[in-house]
Amino acid sequence: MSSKTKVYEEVLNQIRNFINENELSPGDRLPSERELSEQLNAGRSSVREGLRAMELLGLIETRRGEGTFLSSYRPHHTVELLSAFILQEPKIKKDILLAKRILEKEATKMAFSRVKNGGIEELSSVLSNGKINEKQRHSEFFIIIFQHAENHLLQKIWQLMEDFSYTIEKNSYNSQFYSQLIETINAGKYETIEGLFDYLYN
Amino acid sequence: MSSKTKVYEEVLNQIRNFINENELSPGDRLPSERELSEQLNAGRSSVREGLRAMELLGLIETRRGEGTFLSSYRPHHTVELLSAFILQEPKIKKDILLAKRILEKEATKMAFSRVKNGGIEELSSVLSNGKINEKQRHSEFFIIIFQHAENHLLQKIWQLMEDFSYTIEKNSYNSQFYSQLIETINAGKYETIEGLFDYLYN
DNA sequence: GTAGTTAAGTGGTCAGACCAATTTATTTTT
DNA sequence: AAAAATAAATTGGTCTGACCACTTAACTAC
Repeated sequence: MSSKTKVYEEVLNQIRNFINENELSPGDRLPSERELSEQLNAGRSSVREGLRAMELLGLIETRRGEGTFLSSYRPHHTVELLSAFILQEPKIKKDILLAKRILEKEATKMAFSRVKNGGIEELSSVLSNGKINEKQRHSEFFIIIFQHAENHLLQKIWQLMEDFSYTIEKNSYNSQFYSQLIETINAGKYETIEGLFDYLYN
Repeated sequence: MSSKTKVYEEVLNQIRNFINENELSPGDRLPSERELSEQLNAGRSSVREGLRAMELLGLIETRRGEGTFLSSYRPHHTVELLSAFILQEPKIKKDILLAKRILEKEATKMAFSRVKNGGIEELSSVLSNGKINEKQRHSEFFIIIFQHAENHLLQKIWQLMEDFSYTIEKNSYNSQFYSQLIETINAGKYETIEGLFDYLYN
């Protein structure tokens, strides 16, 4: 039959289809491993290989005695593992950091016209929060930005890269950057955003 | 002992340690599944659960009859996999198209200073190629752009979205767009790129 | 009705058995 | 001696069956 594709990969596809067709959302239960094994004509061990991979990615959550559940995606599990392997590749690091910056810049521009008054205060409060460190401040700052940008896809991709760079790099950003960015948004100077990212960021 | 951590997670840690201690680099071979099983005091199926997760992440590569090999990490593996799940959310089509445009714009700006003389001709020849349709022309055009931009990660993400939008949407672009973009690059007008994408694209 | 017990279901793990592909060692042929 | 053909060993791929640990639900005893 389908000679090349491994069973566990096919299992992943089938599970995805199952999720799709039954319109499962985070929190819903998947069929048990034994059920899947039977329905997909695969050994339980192969099913588990697929499930374990999904679990490592944070796509599902398993509870012994209860079952396997869809979970909303959290990259953190993946990230710590990956970062340990990824460290030796300088080119990738630069790629990620650059891609991240681009996403942050464009998200800011998208958020620009949609930031309500409350948004500015939200951003400001992050900057003045003394309890969190530099990295956390950066994350929280742009999480707010992305929320206003209203593009879930970009946010997901950014989140992935953010988590990577979080453990990899000692990101020291120019401290003026954030406040100036807020000011720029508040003052309605759209054209200034581009320059801010090019010259002040990092 | 009574650890809650699952065996396959411990396997992942051990393998990582093994890689570090022996200073393995991409291409090197890992011990066989049976060896690992014995050395780590774990069942072979548990070892495989760990290995399969790593494989799915693109950290290793397995060849039947030969063994398991370290591979250089390719983030697009992860992005590809996740996208299959992420892309099922509503409103996602518009998000994809916008994200794609952003990537294309930034790639163009990155490529700007790196385009050699040959590059311009390459791009032009794509436009004058009568054998391909509009969609293909768009793809090939930006593949060249991304090659000059020299950021593999961004290119992979873009490719992914391009593939999706290819089947989903009937992207009709402004025909002037491409030729004007080439002219802008050729004339060295960096600042014009941004505007081109905002006003002429689509 | 409540508390305690039991049974069924589920994930977690292991051991053993084949299969399929590849490499290595051995034998045969030239 | 060199090359080719063959056999054996190794390795990943997969399935089955067996336990264990834990949770839930049904049942029983009070």
